[in-house]
Amino acid sequence: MTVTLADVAARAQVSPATVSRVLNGNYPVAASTRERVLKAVDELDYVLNGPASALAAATSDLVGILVNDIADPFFGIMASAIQSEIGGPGGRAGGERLAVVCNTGGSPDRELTYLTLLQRQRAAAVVLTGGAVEEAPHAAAVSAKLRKLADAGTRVVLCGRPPAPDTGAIALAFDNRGGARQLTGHLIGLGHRRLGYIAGPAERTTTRHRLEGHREALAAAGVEDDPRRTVYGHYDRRSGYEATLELLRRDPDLTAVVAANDSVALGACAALRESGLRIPQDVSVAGFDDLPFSIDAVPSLTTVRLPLAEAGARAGRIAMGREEPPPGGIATVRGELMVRGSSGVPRSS
Amino acid sequence: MTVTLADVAARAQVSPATVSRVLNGNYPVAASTRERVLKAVDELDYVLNGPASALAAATSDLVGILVNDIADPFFGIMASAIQSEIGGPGGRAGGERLAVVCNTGGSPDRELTYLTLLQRQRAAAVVLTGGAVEEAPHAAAVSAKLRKLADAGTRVVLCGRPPAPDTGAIALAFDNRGGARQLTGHLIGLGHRRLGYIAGPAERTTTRHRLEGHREALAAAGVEDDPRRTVYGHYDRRSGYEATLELLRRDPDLTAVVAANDSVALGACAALRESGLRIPQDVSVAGFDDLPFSIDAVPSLTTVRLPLAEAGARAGRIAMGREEPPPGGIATVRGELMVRGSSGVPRSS
DNA sequence: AACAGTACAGCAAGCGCTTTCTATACAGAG
DNA sequence: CTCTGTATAGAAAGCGCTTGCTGTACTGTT
Repeated sequence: MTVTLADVAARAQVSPATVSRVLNGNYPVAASTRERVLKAVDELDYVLNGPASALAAATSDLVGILVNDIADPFFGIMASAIQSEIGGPGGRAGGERLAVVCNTGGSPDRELTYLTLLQRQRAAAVVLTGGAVEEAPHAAAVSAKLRKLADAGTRVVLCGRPPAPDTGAIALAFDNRGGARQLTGHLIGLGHRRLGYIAGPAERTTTRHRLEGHREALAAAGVEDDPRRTVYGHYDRRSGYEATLELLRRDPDLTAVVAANDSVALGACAALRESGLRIPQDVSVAGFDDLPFSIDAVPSLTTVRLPLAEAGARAGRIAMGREEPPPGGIATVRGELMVRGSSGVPRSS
Repeated sequence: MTVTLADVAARAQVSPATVSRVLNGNYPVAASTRERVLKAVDELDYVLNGPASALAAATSDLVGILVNDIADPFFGIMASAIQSEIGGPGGRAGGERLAVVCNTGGSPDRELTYLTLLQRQRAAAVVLTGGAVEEAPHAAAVSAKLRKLADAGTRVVLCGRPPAPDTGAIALAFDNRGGARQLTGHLIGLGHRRLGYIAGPAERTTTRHRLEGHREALAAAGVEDDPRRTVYGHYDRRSGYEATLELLRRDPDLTAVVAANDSVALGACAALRESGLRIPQDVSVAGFDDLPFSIDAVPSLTTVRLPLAEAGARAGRIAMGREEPPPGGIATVRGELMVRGSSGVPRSS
């Protein structure tokens, strides 16, 4: 039924070993022989059996990419960039590798399960994107898993995620804290003193770092940090909408809303508009990430641009061993403050 | 170094066969034995070798998902929905399968290459999303590939893509033509007679169908279809921006711009605004797809909502054999016209 | 008490490929 | 003309798992 290496060998009048060598191109084969083999491959429409190769060679051409939510462009952009570098068809590399994108939904359990599945597939590399969950038992379990993967020869890269010490994983961390500091600093510089903050889920590193940066900026300017001005939610539009309503309820005189990310900021904008508040005349809004749609918001969103595609591409290259890992295995990727129409001076109070 | 089935067997004092059976749970094993095996597995931290299983059992737990661009939410949403149904961790199904997401970038060559790669991995199923390329040689090559995959037992599902006759592939096609007809019909009903159309790449089925629907609506209303009012581009914001400028150049009195999709529409909005035109007072704008950000545009976008998540989920279930394929292997998924703020009556001319 | 039936467990033969080691052939060196 | 070196091809031993078939020990029947 299915044609195997042996069939090709028979047709080309050579041994299976030779066919294998022609296909893998890592052993001298006479040009005439190679041609004969290739012809047979073509005629029989032969397709290598991946699992068999992987078993025999003890390697696989699968690369795992873990994301929280592939429907979110934040992850989509990184995944796309990683993919383009791991040398799938059209990629730079010779070897063609397949990207296994795993949607963890932010659940630590699923993250772990996917890691095991990838380990089972003997993945060549694994890239973890997005913030980590900061619950001790899970962090430890993930670290142990990463360590094991690394020991088994799988290259592990963290993209936009803080370093995991002693795991052998390379980390490309986003400077969330610094970005947030700049962003809130910008608002304070404009004159804002009553800023609401919409944070992400409490247990995420990303959430904590951005919030810390925000608070650092407040502290640096001597602005009181009323805990009632911070609301936790999720990284989605809906959260932004609801949290903004809540913030407004708590303090109707808010002059600015700083959101955990751009989607949240968009939700905030919607809530403000529906409350009859103008942006930025009545309330300024700021996001984070600078996703493509942020510039199309009206007014366009002041935010912190994270070089998602660049970081993803770099992570991909490192995962493929095509780029030197940063010294110490850790690099910080900075964001850039993008001042746009959604932030302005506060209304005179 | 790496622990194998045999190691586990030795430690549990059973044969490798028994360990395999415990792990696969498809053969009666005494409870006490099972427990002993599981304990050994745990103690040795054993992880099954995927390629070896796949080879021996001649099946794999990989599912391929082909998308044009995973960074685009249009595909991200479908991919996410498919994924959630193919029974990865947390999914409904027992077997845990990995989704291989392949970014074709819209290139037929890469599509073909990826299909071969998936065939090589003996993927359990393959879901192709997005419009197909309509170039005869490629369409034939893809069809042949799909046929071969299906013959080899891989379930093939087309999601948001027209049927591929005689390939054994199940198709869930979007009613792009009907949606476009409704959309343009809505604009005509509002009184528009000078509508610009920004199409996608000419060779895509999606592009053609949407354009045909648009023209059908024009014809039905007896509105002249000036070919100069159609500009081709890509499915991205930038294309929308440039095409709109071009349309305006060709006919400054345009009262409406119909875009190939929402991203294009956003670009169109930006171009109109920069040209000093108000939406919808001066020019109405319409998109397609109803991606999440469309509602946050100002004014929010009139568009055709495509049930991306639902279609993806269904495709996923069919791919897993968990849902009956539609009769004839073909189903049409309709869109829903969403009338929002970006469309209004034309300025009196 | 002998027999069929049932429930487990093990043996061993692959699954289709890679790769080490070995064999052969010929070219040039001495 | 023999000897060594180089280039290329083949033989065969696995890689780690699954599964059909073959036991073996019971349980329950008549």
